Amino acid sequence: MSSNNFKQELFTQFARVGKAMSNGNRLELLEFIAQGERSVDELAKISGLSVANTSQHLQQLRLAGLINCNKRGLKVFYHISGDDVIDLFNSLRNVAERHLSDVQQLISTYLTVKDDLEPIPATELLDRARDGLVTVLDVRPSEEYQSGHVPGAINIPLSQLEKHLGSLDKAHDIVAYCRGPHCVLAFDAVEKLRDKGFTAHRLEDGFPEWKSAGLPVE
Amino acid sequence: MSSNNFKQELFTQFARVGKAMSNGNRLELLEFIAQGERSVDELAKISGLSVANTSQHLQQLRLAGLINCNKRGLKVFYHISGDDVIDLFNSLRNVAERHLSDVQQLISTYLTVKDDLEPIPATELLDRARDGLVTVLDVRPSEEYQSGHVPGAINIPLSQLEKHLGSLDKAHDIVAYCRGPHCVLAFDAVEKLRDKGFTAHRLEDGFPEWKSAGLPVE
DNA sequence: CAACTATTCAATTAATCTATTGAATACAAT
DNA sequence: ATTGTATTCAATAGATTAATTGAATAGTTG
Repeated sequence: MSSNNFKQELFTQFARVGKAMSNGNRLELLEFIAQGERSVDELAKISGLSVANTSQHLQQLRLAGLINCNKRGLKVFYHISGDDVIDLFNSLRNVAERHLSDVQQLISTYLTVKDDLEPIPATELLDRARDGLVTVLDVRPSEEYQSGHVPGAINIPLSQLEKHLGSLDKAHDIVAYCRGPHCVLAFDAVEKLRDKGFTAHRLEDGFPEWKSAGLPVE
Repeated sequence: MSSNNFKQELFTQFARVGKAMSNGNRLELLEFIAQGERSVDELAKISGLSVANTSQHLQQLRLAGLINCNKRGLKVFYHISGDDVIDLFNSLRNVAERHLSDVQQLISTYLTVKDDLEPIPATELLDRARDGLVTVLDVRPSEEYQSGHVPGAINIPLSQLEKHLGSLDKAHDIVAYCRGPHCVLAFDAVEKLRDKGFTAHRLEDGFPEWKSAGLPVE
């Protein structure tokens, strides 16, 4: 029966996408790329893989339709091939968090210590920001900030937070955000700010989620 | 830096889910299970795999948190471990359909040939059914029919269609539906019915779409 | 208790995947 | 044209995966 054949072919194709997401390094690369366009050497540096190895993983992601590239000057830049890929990634993470006990354990041992740092939802943030009550703080590296950020947010990468503490107003609440729910940058920032006497909160989710929720972007 | 370690650990765990979905047979099994609880031998039969092989694939899906099982009597029944898994599956299919040219080609070559079997939209069907002009035919297996179907539809699984041809009225148009846009059951049914001289159409989309569109269900 | 059934486990082989290495390409800068 | 840089390609070895086979297990039935 040829329809059976068709169905199997189809599933085999779907499996290509699964296979692309079956390796931790590739998922990490994908997450970096989801934050904005990245060149191969950047990705190699961030992920700690060799350039050749990074390149190969990128090919696989590309052949599975998850990312695309374009060359500008000497460098090849990779970007996510669509918002549906971000949805897929989030679904995957969601399933892993809910159903894999190892993940639950990992998160609870690493993050609960820090998670008294109550997050605040995005809608509330917009209200408070409009009223001039909060300082929105983007703690990601400045390249990421430049390729898109929450409106009105100021950028102080975590590594430079200490230096710039003076430029922050203690009268305002501070809301810090970074790359996503498991990015520890914002956790660390809020911890440090509170140590110094600021009123600081962590934004629930990070910039990719903000963007894909259709919220305004600068 | 230990947070890097944590992140890598986390991605490695996420990759387990991807790995579970990196094989066509497993995806097929997952889809069958998503339609309702299934025993191992049922799944082996439908998928055409050996029982031992099926069992092993099921273990992998289970260890990735996608399915769960419970034993009743002699048999072990597997079921989807949550709606989030269905979301994940749909995201995966969605990405594959949009970004893999092989999938687009497969769908267009296999389905367009048959797609002269013009589909009819749901709203029109309801009108025609109310006027008693059409026979609505559910060609899914009877368990699926029993757990919910289009109002007034009669159930003849595709495998038994030949036998029950006599019970169908040639004076009425027949509209067949199954599980969804890529389910070939309805295609095959319409093809067979037309061969036998019936006026048959395919319902655009399947029962899951019908239900989630908020249309009435019996 | 013995025979049977449905499922899982264990061992094997062939195929595939990952990371590493070093060379090849493509292009920009000089 | 030559040099230098960013990326990709190709070949390799070790690890992992899929399917097959046959045996083991758990539980039901007679």
